[in-house]
Formats: sequence, structure tokens, C-alpha cells
Amino acid sequence: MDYATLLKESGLKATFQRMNILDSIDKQGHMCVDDIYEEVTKVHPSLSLATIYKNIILMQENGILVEVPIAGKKSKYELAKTDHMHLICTECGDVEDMSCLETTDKIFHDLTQKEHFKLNKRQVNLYGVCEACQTQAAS
Amino acid sequence: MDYATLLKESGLKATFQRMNILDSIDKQGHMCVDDIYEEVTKVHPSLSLATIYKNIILMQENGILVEVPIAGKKSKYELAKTDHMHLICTECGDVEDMSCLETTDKIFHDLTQKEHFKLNKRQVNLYGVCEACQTQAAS
DNA sequence: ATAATTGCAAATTTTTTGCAGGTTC
DNA sequence: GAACCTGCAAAAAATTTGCAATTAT
Repeated sequence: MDYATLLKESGLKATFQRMNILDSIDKQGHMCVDDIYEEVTKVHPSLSLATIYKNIILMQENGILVEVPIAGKKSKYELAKTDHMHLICTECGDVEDMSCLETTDKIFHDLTQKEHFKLNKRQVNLYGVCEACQTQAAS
Repeated sequence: MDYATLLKESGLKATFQRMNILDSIDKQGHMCVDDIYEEVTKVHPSLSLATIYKNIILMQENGILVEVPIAGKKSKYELAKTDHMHLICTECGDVEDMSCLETTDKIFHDLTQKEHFKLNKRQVNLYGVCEACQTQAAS
């Protein structure tokens, strides 16, 4: 589905700014506010940080964006998608998605149910060093 | 081990402020900067926020404290302990620890190894509604 | 035409920094 | 006594807000 439709379905207007924010996040995968600002101002120099902040909040409320909080860094944002885990490289900051297994999903579900906890959202962040950074360090 | 020893082993002086910060976090489990400030100033009114910020950074560097980043909220901090997951109640903000299973640990290890990712730290946050808040909502 | 949205500037909140005085070892 | 720490105040960084002008529908 294109961004315009995605926005309109939530009752949000399909502005140039919003389309470009979504487009950037989609291409890069995971971006913090400053990443978005830097990227989108390339094609739309008048974009203000205030607009990014306002839209990130709005789009989260409408289930279009999801926050990915990261230890020691500013949160990144990604397009809402099916459940997955994050491989976060502590060297270069890159975030990669990795699909969840039914096994772990079931385990989380069962464990929380035993505690009478109503589970709504899972967030699995695995911190380490990505292949590229390992290779680089070895040279 | 007592806090004084814990600090000294890292080459940090066992000040009244640090002991109280650690004591509060230990008792409450998970606290953000403001929680700590509010709690510790009860027994030590002159404590400054700057001191809390400085010490949180220092104690993280020395492996005494660990950051728990939480979507939509300020990060909380906990004492470093064996690996575990977090049940985060989105109603009351409470965070409960739940021990990890070897099963999931192994799964994460295997999955990341297949990607040639050097896994250092796992962070599992499960968001939902705790039993207490469910009960309250029902009444 | 209308209501929503933008971008600016200002306000607020959060975090960091420098340094003089005080504390721990 | 020396090095380290604290607390203050000021600075810097991050985020939010109000509002007039603009834009999408």
C-alpha cells in the first residue's frame, strides 16, 4: 500500500512532509529524529524538526510508526510491521530486523499467562557486533 | 555483597549519595532519574539531579547499573543481575522481572550465530497490563 | 470552504558541564 | 594529603507549544 492511502486510512492528510518521512524510514529501516531530519531536508529543505516531532507522535498514535527504544541512544522509529526482533550493532548503530519464531512467541505467551499478565506487545533487542563491524575490526 | 564493597571494587568511592541511589534502586527494582531523585531526597534532601546523572553514567560504565529503555517513557535503571526479561505494565508503569528460559537463550544464540552476529546482550521487554491493573479496570 | 498542517520562534524539559568547596580513603 | 565527589549555576541539547500562513481535501 502506498503512503498516501496509509495516511488517509488513519484520517491524516497526505502531505509532502509525511510522505517523505515515511519513505525515508521505509528505505533505511530504522531512524531517529535527527536521521529523519537530515535525510528528508535533502529533498525538502524547509522541513522543521517540530513537524517531525509532531508527526512521529501522530503516526505512532495511529499505528503507522513504532518506537524502538535503544539502550544508550535516542529511540529509532520503524514502520509498523509483523512482529520481529532487532539485532542492534553497538559499533555502527545499525539495526537489522529478524523474524520471530513461533517457539519464542509461544513461550512468552505461556509465561506471561501464568503470571496473569495481559501481553500486548513484545520487544526483543539483541545487542552485539554485526558481521561488517567484526570484519573491519579484524583488519 | 554490600554497596560499599560493590563500589570500591570498581574504584568508586562509597559516598552517601551513591549508597542511597543503589539502595533505592535495589528496593524498588526499576527507577528512572526522577524516581531516584524523589526517593533519595527524602533521606538526603541536598542531593542534586546532576549528581544522579553523573553517577548513573559512571555506574553503568562500571557494570553496576543497567539501563532499561522503555517505549514512550524515560529509561529506567536496575542493578546488574543475571539475565532476565521485563514485564512492563503500560497502565501503571510497573516493571517486573521474570527469569529467562534456557530455551529462549539458546534460540537467540543460534539465530544470531547463523547471521554471524556477535551477541553480547539480550533485552526482552513484554508490554501489557499487570494483574493488579486488570482487576482494577474490571471494578 | 474548511479543517488540518506546516514552520517559525519561544517556552519547556532534559541532560551535561565547569568549578569551588567538601568528603573519602 | 591527594584524588575524587558533590552541588550549584549556567550551558547545551531535546522536545513541546502557540500561532499565523499555507495546504489538502
